[in-house]
Amino acid sequence: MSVDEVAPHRRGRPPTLKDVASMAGVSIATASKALNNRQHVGAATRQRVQSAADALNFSPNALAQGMVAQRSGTVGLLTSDLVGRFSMPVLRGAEDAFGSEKMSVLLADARDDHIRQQHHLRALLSRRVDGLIVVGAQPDPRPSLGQDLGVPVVYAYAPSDDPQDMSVVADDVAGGRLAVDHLIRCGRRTIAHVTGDPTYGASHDRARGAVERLAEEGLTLAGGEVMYDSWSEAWGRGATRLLLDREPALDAVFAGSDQIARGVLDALLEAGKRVPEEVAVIGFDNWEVLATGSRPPLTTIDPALENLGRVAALRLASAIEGRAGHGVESYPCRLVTRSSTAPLH
Amino acid sequence: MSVDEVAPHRRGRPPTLKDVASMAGVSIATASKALNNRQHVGAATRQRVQSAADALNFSPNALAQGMVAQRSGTVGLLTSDLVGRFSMPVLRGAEDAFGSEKMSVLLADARDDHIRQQHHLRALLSRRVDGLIVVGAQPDPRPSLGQDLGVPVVYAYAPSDDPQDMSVVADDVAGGRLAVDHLIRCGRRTIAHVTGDPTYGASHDRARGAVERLAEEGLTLAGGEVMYDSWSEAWGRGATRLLLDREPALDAVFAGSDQIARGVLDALLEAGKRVPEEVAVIGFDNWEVLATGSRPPLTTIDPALENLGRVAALRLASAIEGRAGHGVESYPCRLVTRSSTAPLH
DNA sequence: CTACTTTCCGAAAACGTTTTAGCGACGTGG
DNA sequence: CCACGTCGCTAAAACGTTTTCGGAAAGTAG
Repeated sequence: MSVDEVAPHRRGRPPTLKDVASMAGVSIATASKALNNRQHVGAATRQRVQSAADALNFSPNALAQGMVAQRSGTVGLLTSDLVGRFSMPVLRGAEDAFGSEKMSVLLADARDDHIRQQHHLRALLSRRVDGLIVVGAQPDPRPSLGQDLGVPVVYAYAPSDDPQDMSVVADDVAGGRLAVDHLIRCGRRTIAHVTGDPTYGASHDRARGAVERLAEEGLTLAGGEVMYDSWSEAWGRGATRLLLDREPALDAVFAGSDQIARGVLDALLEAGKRVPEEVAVIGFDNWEVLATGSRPPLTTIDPALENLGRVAALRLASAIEGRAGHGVESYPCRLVTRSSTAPLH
Repeated sequence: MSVDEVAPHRRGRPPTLKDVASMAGVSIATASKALNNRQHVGAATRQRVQSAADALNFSPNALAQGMVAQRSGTVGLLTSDLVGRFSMPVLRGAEDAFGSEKMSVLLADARDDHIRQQHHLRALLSRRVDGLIVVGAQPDPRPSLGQDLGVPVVYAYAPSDDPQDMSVVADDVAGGRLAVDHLIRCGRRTIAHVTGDPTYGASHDRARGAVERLAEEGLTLAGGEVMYDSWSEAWGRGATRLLLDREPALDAVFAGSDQIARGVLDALLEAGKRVPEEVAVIGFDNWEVLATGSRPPLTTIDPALENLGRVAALRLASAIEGRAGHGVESYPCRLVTRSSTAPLH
């Protein structure tokens, strides 16, 4: 095994293709072809290059590859709330749809601050991301970033207000319908809906789905109307007390969020109602820490955010390949059954 | 205003320095110096280049800059749980300590899967990150990534098991001490500690801090011992029922997490105890959705994770500049006072 | 022996930037 | 008029890849 002992490589820096090539006694071009399984390389040579690369623990410089390929193998993830419950699952779904091998995720948290967003946007574009996923903190439409960014953009969870853009969101109407459908299947007939901030479009969508499904049974909302206020446990408690006054026959509550549902449960228990025997409760979001810790554990609607992230990544990948889409795509929610609902004896 | 109308630039691609230069009628080198505020450029020329760059909306290709500077301006964030409550604040703190202008964050979620971690590690190194922040899902020590990665590494929240590495963590002992100190200042003397999984080092650290502070007052734990089990609301409820049997005089509970604290509150209320008048409750984590929604809102110990992220970023920046550190640095927790504790009338 | 493939390999250009070295022009002091 | 700086600018190298093109060597057919 005679080796020429060419200068191994500069101290402190990772080995380059040149190092591999000279160790294997071939040109850089040949080394490149060998490692990328291109043809026009002899089997023996290929093997020698491989060994050299392994010995040096060579890993190609993605920046250099990006230069010549004119794509960085990177997507930007622009989010409005990093601590929020909603961006994380999306992010996670996106991250593994891309498979980590070909694509990495560059994260930027804009915190709902417009100028910070512009800042981050410039930084991401400067890094020549191949595409952008924008995930909002609220399910409501948000201003478009515009079409002239030079890279494709997909909006997740919060759609863009420009129909020209591509957005993927959870189907809130179907989610509301699904919740009430489940309660009806449990034999409930006196169903109230306690939900959050009336300025959220999602509140109304969920309520609409709920009311539609009720109507199909010839029913209307217990309490007479949707109870809007805020996304808090406190409101869940307060609304429930009101309801118990107005509707002594109440046998189910659809809560617009798991937080509200927790409040509803609390107030029901306090009033001596048994859940789910007397009153069934269903939440929305499937926020694990809330839904599994409650007494009893909470049946809830899961907006399948991770799936949303996956789809967003897929759509973005397509757009990067040139097959751009547009419009808002809605994806179904999923019923997660725990113990706060059950058939009426 | 005579312009030469040189070929504007290749369609579809972002403008390059060459485009700016030819628009301003200077060489690439001059354009570079002008935009980077280097000397050896005339004032008028500099102005012309600036205008051209603005007109073209030029932003320098960070990949190319990275090639020549031998640093990518990117750090890798390797986390074990992306949905988890703990990595997010750290991430956020890190993200803004870096100022987004000079440094971007490349995200990788390993999900506690060793081979996935190796995968992501290779991807990050291939992208030539300038450094790595590793944030764990649990506060306990984790295996070191090793010293020979070629880039500096800082471990946050979960320290490395190799003292040669640099780790920044929350001071759990001081946190436990702080919790009990607050209860004592509220005049409580019969204080129990309900906490989670006994296999977590953090459980024991918090308990140790608590017991130490009690000892300074000549007190011991109500119930006789630390009550370990799991990080769940259900355990909080169960433990509280046990406690009320054993210690009718109980006037305070230090819960090892906010989830447990929620369970404690529930059980106390159910037993007819008034909080905080009869029994004070303090949690740990300051997990907003749990702590603010409870009845009453929960006083708790905030491990200041965002600060941890900031410090981690700072330490990493130092290490990148060549001033590497090592060892485990602990940072204090913060008391967040809400309504579940109050002075004994 | 010539002409022609086929097979394997290397030289060189290209990607977009920063930096080094050098080159004219111009002014200044002798 | 000459030596010498200084100033403003440009040419070219370098960073680490991939790819194109051409060339050498060897084999095959005439």
